[in-house]
Amino acid sequence: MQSQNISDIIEKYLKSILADSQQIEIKRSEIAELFNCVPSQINYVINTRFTIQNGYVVKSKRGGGGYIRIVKVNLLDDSDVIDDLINMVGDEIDFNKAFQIIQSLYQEGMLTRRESNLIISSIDKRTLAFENRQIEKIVRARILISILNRLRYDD
Amino acid sequence: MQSQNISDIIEKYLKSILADSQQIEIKRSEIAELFNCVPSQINYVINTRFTIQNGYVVKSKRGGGGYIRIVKVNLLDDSDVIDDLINMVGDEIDFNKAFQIIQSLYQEGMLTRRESNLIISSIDKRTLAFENRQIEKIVRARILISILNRLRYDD
DNA sequence: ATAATAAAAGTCAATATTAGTCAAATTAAA
DNA sequence: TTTAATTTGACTAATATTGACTTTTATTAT
Repeated sequence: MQSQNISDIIEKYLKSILADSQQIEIKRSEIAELFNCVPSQINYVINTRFTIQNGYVVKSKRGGGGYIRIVKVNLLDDSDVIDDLINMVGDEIDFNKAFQIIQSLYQEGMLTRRESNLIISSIDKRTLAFENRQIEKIVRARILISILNRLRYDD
Repeated sequence: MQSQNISDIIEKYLKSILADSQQIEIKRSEIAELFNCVPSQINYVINTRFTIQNGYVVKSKRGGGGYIRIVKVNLLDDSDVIDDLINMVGDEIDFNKAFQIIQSLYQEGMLTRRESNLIISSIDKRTLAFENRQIEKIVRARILISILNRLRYDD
């Protein structure tokens, strides 16, 4: 039914392992072989699904005995998370990245599920679809930053 | 013996599946082929018959393994109140009016204080300050409507 | 030690695979 | 007859897949 594509399947596989352990270390070629795809597909999966916005840090090494290590990080370990998140947002941001940030805030318990959903609909592509494509991203960034700043106060 | 047109037939087909399950995930091209119509007809059916007012939320993804997912949601009792509020908002709205709407939602118990504050900061004048004063109001209206629509259902 | 070779992972652009938009043409309803 | 709804298809956008080429690191040979 869902996740027909290999990228989603690989993502799930990696995340299922990360559900148990804090980090995972893979050999790119082995995973590629396991899922019968080209090695660079693993990079694609990592670049689109294991970003820092999503709460993952990736480190790798080439050459003999090379590896890719994916580490789950806790954004709240840092005292000034909000500053970091605001920097991540920058002047403009696409929906996927923004979504990941909200998701992370939810997972960290800084937003309720309902709050997250409301925010997501306010920055949704359909909500912010304008003639000018760039305005969409700029507005989204503004909204997100404004909400992040709001989270500094009451709680 | 009504529902002669394809759109109605496709609508019925999808809804018959949704009678059993809470959601359905389709491949646009497959359904189009099944009913011998162009793919964009599926969009037409969805846009005219699977709206949030009717209790459906639609999510889709393009690219390999793409899909269209239609989810049946439980409309809350306040759903028709929301219709009125959306009409009030219209195509554009200034901050004061928007504020009043949020305030009344809070007073009605449809928003928590924190949710209200988050929404207010996202539609604040400073957040939406653009060169063009009218754009500000248009964007605010879009955000507000999107949030109102989200309030139609839970979870 | 140094150079050559092997063994990884990274990059990037071309291509493939979906779905979305929009407006013109057609058909049905009022 | 006017208006609204539907049908159609050309064009656009998003996402995924693939592979040739590059870079980094380790190992082996000289």
